[in-house]
Amino acid sequence: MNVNFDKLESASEMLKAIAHPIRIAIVDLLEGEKKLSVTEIYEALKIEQAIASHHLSILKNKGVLSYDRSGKNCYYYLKHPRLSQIISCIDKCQE
Amino acid sequence: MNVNFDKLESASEMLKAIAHPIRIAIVDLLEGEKKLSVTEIYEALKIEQAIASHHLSILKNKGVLSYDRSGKNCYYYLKHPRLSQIISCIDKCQE
DNA sequence: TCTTTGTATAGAAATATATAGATATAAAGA
DNA sequence: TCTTTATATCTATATATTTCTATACAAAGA
Repeated sequence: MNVNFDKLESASEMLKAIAHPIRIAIVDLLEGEKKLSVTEIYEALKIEQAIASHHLSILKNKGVLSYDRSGKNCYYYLKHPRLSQIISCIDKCQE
Repeated sequence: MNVNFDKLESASEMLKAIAHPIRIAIVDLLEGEKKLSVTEIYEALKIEQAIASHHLSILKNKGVLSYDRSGKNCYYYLKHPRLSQIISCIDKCQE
């Protein structure tokens, strides 16, 4: 990486967004260009709807996720599909 | 990833350790199996010695780095060299 | 318009993390 | 042992994040 402060700052913002158990699980769930609604996500992870929405908005604001609205539903997906590499990489490093 | 709470928890601990501008810069500096002393690191990054030591100890405690002591010097290195993939991945995702 | 379903946000309390300055420890050489 | 150099830790304060509960908003159908 070609270091400069702004770049480090925005890279760390994005990594921090992912670095939470629930948000790692969300990114993992969306691997392979999947698009899932908020309901599908909170049911899959067995968490409260408000908690899911809250973490989804963090991931969206930090550039990790995007979403499409379709009627009442919001379908979230990885903005950069390669981000799931981070999950598998960190997974391989857990001894 | 095969989700379970403990695994998510320790993955997020490790990611959180990396998710800080100075700590990203340290991981980036140690790319390619390099081993650098605390002095080489704080001079390269132009930060205070105490700050460098503090962040190095976070990275060490969370399993990101290891070190070898040689006389007065401590040489730090990536415990899992593949972790530098995270830096290049996050770098590619900065639009 | 009223109701239902899906999603987002606000406020408060608890917890975690960051930063800075001062100081401590450890090894080596005079 | 005293000094120097390299590294680690402590304390205090500031700031950010997480979680919970309640509530608000948005779209669709009756």
